[in-house]
Amino acid sequence: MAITIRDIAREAGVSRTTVSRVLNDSGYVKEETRQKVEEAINKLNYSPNAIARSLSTSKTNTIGVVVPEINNPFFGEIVSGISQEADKAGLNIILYNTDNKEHKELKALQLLKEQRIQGILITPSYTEGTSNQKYLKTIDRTDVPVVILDGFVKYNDFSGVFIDQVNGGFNATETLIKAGHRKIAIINGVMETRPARDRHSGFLAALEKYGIQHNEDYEFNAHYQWKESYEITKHILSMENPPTAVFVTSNMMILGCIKALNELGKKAPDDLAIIGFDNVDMLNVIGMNVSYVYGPSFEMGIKGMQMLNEVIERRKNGIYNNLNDILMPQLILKGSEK
Amino acid sequence: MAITIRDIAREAGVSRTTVSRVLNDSGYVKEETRQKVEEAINKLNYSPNAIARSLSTSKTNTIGVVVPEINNPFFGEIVSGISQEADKAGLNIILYNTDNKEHKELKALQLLKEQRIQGILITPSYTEGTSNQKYLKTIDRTDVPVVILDGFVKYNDFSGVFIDQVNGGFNATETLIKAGHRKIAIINGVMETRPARDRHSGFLAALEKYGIQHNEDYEFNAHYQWKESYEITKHILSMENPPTAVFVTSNMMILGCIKALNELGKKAPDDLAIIGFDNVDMLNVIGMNVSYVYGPSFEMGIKGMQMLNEVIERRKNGIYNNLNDILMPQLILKGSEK
DNA sequence: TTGAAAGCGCTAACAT
DNA sequence: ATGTTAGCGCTTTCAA
Repeated sequence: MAITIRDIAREAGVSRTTVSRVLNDSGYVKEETRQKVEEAINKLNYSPNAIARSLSTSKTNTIGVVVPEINNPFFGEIVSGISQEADKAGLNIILYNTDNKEHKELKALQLLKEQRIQGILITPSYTEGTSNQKYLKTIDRTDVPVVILDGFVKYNDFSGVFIDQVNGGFNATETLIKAGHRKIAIINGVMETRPARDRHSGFLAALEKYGIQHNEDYEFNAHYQWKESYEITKHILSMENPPTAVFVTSNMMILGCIKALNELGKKAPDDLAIIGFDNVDMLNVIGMNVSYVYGPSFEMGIKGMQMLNEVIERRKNGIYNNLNDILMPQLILKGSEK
Repeated sequence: MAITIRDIAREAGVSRTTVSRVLNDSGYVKEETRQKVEEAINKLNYSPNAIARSLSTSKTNTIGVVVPEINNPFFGEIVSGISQEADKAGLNIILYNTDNKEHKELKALQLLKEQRIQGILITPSYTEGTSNQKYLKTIDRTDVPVVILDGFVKYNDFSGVFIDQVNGGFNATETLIKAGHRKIAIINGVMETRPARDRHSGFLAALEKYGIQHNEDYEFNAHYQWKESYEITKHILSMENPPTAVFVTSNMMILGCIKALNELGKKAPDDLAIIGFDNVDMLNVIGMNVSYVYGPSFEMGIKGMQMLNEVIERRKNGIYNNLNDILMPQLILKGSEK
């Protein structure tokens, strides 16, 4: 690629300015001249240099996207949503996958800053410490706008799209209660993470609303691994005074729960009613009929990209307020909650 | 961001060249001067402009990645592998998600060309016509090297990493045969796609090797939907002379197959032995124990990125041969194939 | 309706 | 060991 606007100008017998004009549909240019230029462009198979254009205009038409695990469909959906909207807005995406590593996230932010992108959409890794968050805040203040997309931690003091985990926990639990259950267990993630705490709050709130005393023996925590909840479920089924229903707060843990039921020849909801969190649609396809609440990830990507555009627009007008959008998880009922 | 190399130069009392030198660790620079410059950089919180650098050096340190559906974990794994290697090589990724739309793919390629990226990694959409392929070839020849990562169609005349679908089909089938089956059905994708044909070839080759006559009644095709294979499986189970085993060539279709078995109160492998294609590990977690062969997508991403680097290197030396790597699918046996 | 010229921020000979 | 100068390819006043 050595062909530049100069070559086109020469070929068409006009100035570089004129070529630039037809390239960008800006300013006046005689139809005849335009034709000549376009011919030259086709003849020489010219494609404008976006880098040079960016340098000249100080606009990259590019945004940065940072996610912890692109191979996890949850984030895949998010990126898919972002991509769809970015397309419409004529924006390119520079993607960084951080593997949940804090140092990779930091590196990504630094590189993004150097690329002079127009904005950043980030789903912070749940392992992230406060230092990255501070750096992110600096970037947001002094360089480019940041929008948080957050399945995990709710960031204050940033623009962002979040999922109402409390609401999810509440609805899941209320569903079990309305189905007649009063002895309800929860298999939750580790309480160090915000969503685990939030879902737990929702769980408690539902119990309270219906005047149900929470039984501490019915409360379990695990690290989102199926094996843990597999053991927990086996334990539950062997309790003297077992719960009749359980709220399982992640897709992998639902699997372990079902494995345990299967192995013991038990069935949901008869032996134990179940409601999960996250998308476990695969199970429903094969007829397992597991109910769940899930956070709309694709929608989060879409909303996030739209929000970023809005933030960019507002800043042009000197408005620096943060925008926030909270999405409600959706309840998908298949029968296992009865 | 208005701070440039100029400001640093002024602040440190040196020339821009010197600043550039410390920035890039190139050329000689007295320790004392370096200190001064670095202080200025920190003081002014300067971050170099990658765009300007790219324009000056004609190197973007960026590659383009084009996939059909980033929300599908198969492609997520690929991108994850690419990302890991790109990181090591200090390359950024511009990502385009084409939604399996031909026009989006074309657009992506054009934009990528304008971005002056160093190379392209693409998993062509299976809906793609020949026109995009031609354009891709042009790009590969005249602009930037292209490496194909291919779950679907094998492109000739390009560098690429492919999965040996024939081998996958053969091994799956041979496994069933070795387990004692002679009446073997296949639920395959549509034969218009290359992988369906390839898997079919492997299937036939295995039958032939063991002297088994292929029964045309045992051959089925569908559009990779679970519902279709659900119906097909029900049909199979009601045949007068039913097969004792079935090779199901995609993850979604395996689900339909199992749903049918479940509903009819049948079990694999006793009522019907099964072997699948693609990763269906979720089923195994809940104790369904479904065997399958699958193409190593993460590895494909890694190998692809490495290959692209190699191609780039070779071209610098005027070598334009295509590189090829064919990955063998892996056999995961869980019991359903017996 | 068109062109000349300056400049975006950086790097890379070439001097010194 | 450091600085001067000339670009990289494009856009954008300003003039004509």
